[in-house]
Amino acid sequence: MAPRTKESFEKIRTEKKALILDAALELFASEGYHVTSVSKIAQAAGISKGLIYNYFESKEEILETLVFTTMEELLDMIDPNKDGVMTDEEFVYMIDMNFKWLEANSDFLKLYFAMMLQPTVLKLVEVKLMELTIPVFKVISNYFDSKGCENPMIEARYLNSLLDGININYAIDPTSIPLDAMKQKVLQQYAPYYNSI
Amino acid sequence: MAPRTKESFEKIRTEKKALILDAALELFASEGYHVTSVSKIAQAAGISKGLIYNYFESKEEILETLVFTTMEELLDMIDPNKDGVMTDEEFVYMIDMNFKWLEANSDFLKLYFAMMLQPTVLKLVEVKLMELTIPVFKVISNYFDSKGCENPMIEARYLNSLLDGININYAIDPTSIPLDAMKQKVLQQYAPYYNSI
Amino acid sequence: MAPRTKESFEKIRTEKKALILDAALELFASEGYHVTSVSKIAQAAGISKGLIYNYFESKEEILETLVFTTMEELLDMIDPNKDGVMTDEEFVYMIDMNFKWLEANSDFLKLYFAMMLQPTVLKLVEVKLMELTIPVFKVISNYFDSKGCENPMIEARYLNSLLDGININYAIDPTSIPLDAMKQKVLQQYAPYYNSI
Amino acid sequence: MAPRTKESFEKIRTEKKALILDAALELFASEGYHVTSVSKIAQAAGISKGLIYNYFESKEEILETLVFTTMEELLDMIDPNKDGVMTDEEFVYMIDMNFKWLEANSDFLKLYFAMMLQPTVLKLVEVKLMELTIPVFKVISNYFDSKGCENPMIEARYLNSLLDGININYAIDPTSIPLDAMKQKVLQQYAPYYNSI
DNA sequence: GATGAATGAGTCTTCATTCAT
DNA sequence: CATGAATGAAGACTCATTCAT
Repeated sequence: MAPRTKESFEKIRTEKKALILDAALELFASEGYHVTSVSKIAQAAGISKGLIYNYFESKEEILETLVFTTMEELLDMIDPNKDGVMTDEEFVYMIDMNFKWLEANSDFLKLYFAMMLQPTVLKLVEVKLMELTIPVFKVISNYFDSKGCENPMIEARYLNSLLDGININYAIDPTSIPLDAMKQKVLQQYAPYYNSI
Repeated sequence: MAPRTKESFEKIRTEKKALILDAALELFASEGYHVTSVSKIAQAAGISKGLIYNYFESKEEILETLVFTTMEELLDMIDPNKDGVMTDEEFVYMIDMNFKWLEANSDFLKLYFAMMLQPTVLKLVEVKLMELTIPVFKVISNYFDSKGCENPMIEARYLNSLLDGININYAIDPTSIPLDAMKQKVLQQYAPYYNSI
Repeated sequence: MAPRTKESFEKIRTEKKALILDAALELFASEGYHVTSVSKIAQAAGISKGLIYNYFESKEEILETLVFTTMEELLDMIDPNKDGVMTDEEFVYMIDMNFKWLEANSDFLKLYFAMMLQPTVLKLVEVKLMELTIPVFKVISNYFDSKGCENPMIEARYLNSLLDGININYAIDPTSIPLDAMKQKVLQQYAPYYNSI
Repeated sequence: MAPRTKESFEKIRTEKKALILDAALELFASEGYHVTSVSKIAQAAGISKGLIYNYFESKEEILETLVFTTMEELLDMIDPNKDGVMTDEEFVYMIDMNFKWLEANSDFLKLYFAMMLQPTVLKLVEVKLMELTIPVFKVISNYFDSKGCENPMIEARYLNSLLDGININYAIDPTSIPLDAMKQKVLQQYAPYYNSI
């Protein structure tokens, strides 16, 4: 019989890789990275343990792939046109997106915060995450600056903390916190800025 | 490392037990619960591995003791006289204490958030923590209610999220966030309440 | 690497089979049989892993084929006309050939000695090798006997050990031992025999 | 009860370590390093798998310990007073010892040659072995030099090869080669040197 | 109380081999 | 013929826990 085509193999790889990543994210988020064994991931993905290593070098590579892929996707949201400048619309959009994204990706957020809290475990991941985060603060801080805010970096940190706090509480227990009400309060609190004082 | 001294758990009569708890907290916070082996704790505490099991049933019991002991200490801070009522002074004191405590106990906070994020791992701990937390929200919510706030529970959640966000960012990287400036901003944001609108 | 070219196993009809054997020999010799994975062989041979199993039943069969093919080739050298009798010319020729062959096949020698040293691993191979070796000793021993040597079998073992010693040292590190000088010394040591005392 | 004394623990460690090394040497020699699993070593030593790691960092460390310990012991034999000079008595003694040692340590020799043949596998070990070997050649070469030998290094290599050849054949199959006869032949061959030509 | 040797279940990872295409 | 995805058994190593002393 004719061997499978290159594309056929490629398709299998892409699909199976996604399968593994999905299973891994759910398990990492709910049970924790260290408690999740590769066997469990394989089982959840409905494949054999060995096959995992056909797609990833190691358990850690699964984690890295998971984190970096999602982070980049996430950063696109903050500064869509990547010009380092944030308009009023983009500011409101960012807050809006934070809440939209939160609902769809609470699994990822759990994993993200868990990782940030234990840097020793995953040094490499942490460093790269820091690098990805810095420009975000820049953009937001620039925005506050342009609005005449006295201490824009502090304001950016404050907003970031507020959102992180809401996010983490939602990640911990989605039923504990009413997202819509929270969003309204955040928008209202920052209205003076985007309504151009 | 946090300025928690070797006398932290002095209320725990046995000196050895305090030694173990101190060592465990530092390691759990910096490396993570699962990555920290009992041997490492013993080594850090300057005792033998076997001795740990004279004082604790298991590694998990160390964690539980750590968490519950500290949580109770913490809750005392929120509502000192346990009357379920919060005065303006107590409200400002609570915010003040949050920051004071944060500086001294970032190790514990790391551990606390890490645990809350992965409930499956430590079901028992989580349930008890929830129980401890509920009354706090009640007290704060009551306070906002007494001030004529329309949706006091939402306001309590919002404040809690804000503080959690600051706390977690500080726990992750103490250099990234200026505590004093943050405290000023929080107090200023809630001034309308405790200055009796 | 040894100067064995890709055409080494040309007597093996299938070209692919020769490709596999060449790759396997080089890898087995340099890395060791157990450390060499079938994937690595396939990669070195420029074919797919699965295809190897079209030509060989197992990894072990590759090794066996490698060894037996080469050993037979080698034995032809010792007693070319297979009459069990060795002339003075054939004796000198044998020593000469040992050195010639050594230079071209140090890869094989590494593998050969490695296998002889760990009989349990490859019982089957060992037995067959022994069978192949015995007649060689006979022929050489007969030669010494015909020269009036008192203890011809001892003499044969001695010569064999000497050559093995040179061979193995060359196989281990070709730069460590000057083959020409060694050959001269061997020939000189045995000159009394072939110069008919 | 009083805890065991320091000496008591020390004794246990020494004994158990020797137990493991003995079991490992026998298995490494007969089956090969890679084929010998840590479980098998533990089983042969009559202890649990895990305990092995209480005494050695890794399987490789067992091998290294085995090799270096024995090699140093061995080198003492060559140049007992470590003055780099070899007398006639020491020369004869060295040959004598080679054969004595051979009988008692054929297991080690198997392992030694097997390792030398596959340098890639155990780079570290190989390098150190080379270092240990060089001075030996120096001493022997000096000896031949002092005897007026034209090319002492060649002579040293030749003798070394001869002994290696005998050793390896004995290691492969002790019944195949009569040690006494071999020793007599070696001594006789080199008699002109130590009988002061 | 105190020590650390000892256990064994569990973890990540590798690899010979099979098989659908 | 050829390919490489897929499997599963096996291997090195870790670690919570037990226990003799």
